[in-house]
Amino acid sequence: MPKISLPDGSERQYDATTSGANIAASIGEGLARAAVAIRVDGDLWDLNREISDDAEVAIITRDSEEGIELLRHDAAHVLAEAVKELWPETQVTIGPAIDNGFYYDFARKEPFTDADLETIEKRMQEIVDRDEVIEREVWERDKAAEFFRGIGEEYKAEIIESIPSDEDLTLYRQGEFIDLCRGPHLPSTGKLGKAFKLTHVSGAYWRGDSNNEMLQRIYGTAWSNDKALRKYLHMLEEAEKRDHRRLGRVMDLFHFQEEAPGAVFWHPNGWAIYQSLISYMREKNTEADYQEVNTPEIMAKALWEKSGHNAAFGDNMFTTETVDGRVYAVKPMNCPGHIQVFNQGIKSYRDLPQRLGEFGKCHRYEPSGALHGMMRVRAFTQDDAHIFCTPEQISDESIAVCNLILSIYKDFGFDDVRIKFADRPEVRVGADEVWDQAERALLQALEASGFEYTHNPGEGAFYGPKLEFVLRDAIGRDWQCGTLQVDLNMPERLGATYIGEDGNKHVPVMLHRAILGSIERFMGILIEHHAGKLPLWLAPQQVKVLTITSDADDYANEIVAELRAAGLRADCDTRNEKISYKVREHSVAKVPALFAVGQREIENRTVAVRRLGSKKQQVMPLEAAIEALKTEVDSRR
RNA sequence: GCCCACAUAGCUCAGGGGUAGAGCACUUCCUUGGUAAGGAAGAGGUCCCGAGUUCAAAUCUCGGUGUGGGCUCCA
Repeated sequence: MPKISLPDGSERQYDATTSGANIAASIGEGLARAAVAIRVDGDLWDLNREISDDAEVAIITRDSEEGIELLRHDAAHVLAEAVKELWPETQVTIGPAIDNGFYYDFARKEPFTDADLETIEKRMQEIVDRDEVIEREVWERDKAAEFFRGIGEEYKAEIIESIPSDEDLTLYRQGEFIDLCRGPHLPSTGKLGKAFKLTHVSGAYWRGDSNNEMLQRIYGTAWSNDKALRKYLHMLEEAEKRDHRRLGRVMDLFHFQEEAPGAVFWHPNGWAIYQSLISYMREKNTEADYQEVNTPEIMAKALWEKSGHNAAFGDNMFTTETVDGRVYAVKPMNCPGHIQVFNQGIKSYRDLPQRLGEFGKCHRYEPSGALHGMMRVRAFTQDDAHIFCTPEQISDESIAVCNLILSIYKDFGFDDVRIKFADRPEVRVGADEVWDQAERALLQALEASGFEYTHNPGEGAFYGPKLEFVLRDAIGRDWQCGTLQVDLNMPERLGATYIGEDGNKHVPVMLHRAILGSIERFMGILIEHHAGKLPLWLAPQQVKVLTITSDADDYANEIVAELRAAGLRADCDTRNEKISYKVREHSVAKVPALFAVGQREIENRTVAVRRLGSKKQQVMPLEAAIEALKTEVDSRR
């Protein structure tokens, strides 16, 4: 005779054992329809699982976050059932719900084709129409393992055998298909509905290990209703439109070509943005008391052996051998170079902290499959800096770096920034005591700063723990850009010392920091964040002066000269084309400000200003229009 | 690096064992037009590279390179 307490505080008494389905039905028909599972004393249960004791119960509906996750998980099972029906020799492995959808990994010799995806999707819909009952069964581990091995499901058997032998486990059966699963699941396949779509196939390593065999992963998206599905598909289309690789072409910013995979060919427009970013960062660095240096891109390999880079990731370094047999490496980082600068002359504790910054071009031989437009390249520019300081200065310097990073992100329109603390990785240099010390120092600084953070275990740099600054863009994607690392290893390896107050030599602490990370990547993020509509101060072409008739050519040239004198990047378009044609063309190219000039503007010495994204224009006196733009650029809005 | 797919005009793409196609862009001409595509004509290609099969390969096969979607990686 269970007494059921509901989230609204009400209680219901049931005569015999009951179930989530009963409870939902007793509350209302609509709820019964929308219910997909229940939460019983904190655990998720199937709707039809018997409740025999008093419990706190909450109904999970298909529109709730947990409900949708459940639908996605069920979609994965229906996908596996469909594949097994179509190609029984295929082995199933795992299939979880993920953001926006689900996937399932299969082991099968023949690759799945796009046509197969359509066939599978149709079969999935049939399975939904069949409305098969989904039943939960409790099995002993060994029996379950034996069962799956018996039906040729080696991968399933392997997963089950990795579960402790004294633990019972649950299997879920729907139609002819049975799968290992913790659950919960829908009561029947019909409840899934048809707001799902298979999207693509890809490879994935068994158990995520690149030493293992490659499985075939089928991805899909699933939602609680058709409207949500359509909305998501539309969002994907929109995201594609803001792809920096497409916009890079439309805006004529850069290109890549086969001869230089992962290296950018900058066009004048793209280089203008690059230069704007550099000069902005230069200004910020100067304000924060950094000094700019520049160090060689190619240095003897021996130096990289000494620094530990060669051992830790020599595979990712470009090397070169000269005719006289000397081996050099192209720098993958700037730190060893900065230590060489620090090492010149004798440093006193009075010289610390010394903050050396460099816009250093680094090369890393990234795996070919990792390259992705400007987001992941082999040749990139870091806005790098190294702070040489005493142990006592770590905290203040770290806090200053955090504040600097956050203020800069704000200037670029990124307000949603997360900080992660990443500690020692498996492959590393230096003694554990040194790591203890470095991790403690960084964590203390982080605590002192008062910023919220999360822990990212084992993700530190090979020479020290780090803070990762992750920003969220306009369409909700996260990008790790900035980093702050405490390094108690490399200065010693490369012989950096200073004379302390006690007259003895000491090894300085080195803080590594980058704010934008890589200029290339940051620009890619900016382009996608703004969908190409960069703020005026970053736009490569800030103003286009468009003539309406050729009578206005002289006036247009005069305006361009004045705009340029005011420090704005401006050009004119005096082509023999209609004004609407010119407006369209420059709007497509994302020029933020268009000045149209014709007879009326000549007579009144005005311009008709049209801003990107607006359909209206405003006629203004020329000088006022220039002044307004100048103010906007200066304020970096 | 691994799995799958793709590579044809500047761009987006269609086609396909036997003279290479469209739209946009480009050039020239007409048009001087008031805010997202005015009209006409023209030019433009080693169909990614290499080998093989074939009387004949852009097309089929194999190898390579690059790109895309993922996986692994991202110090």
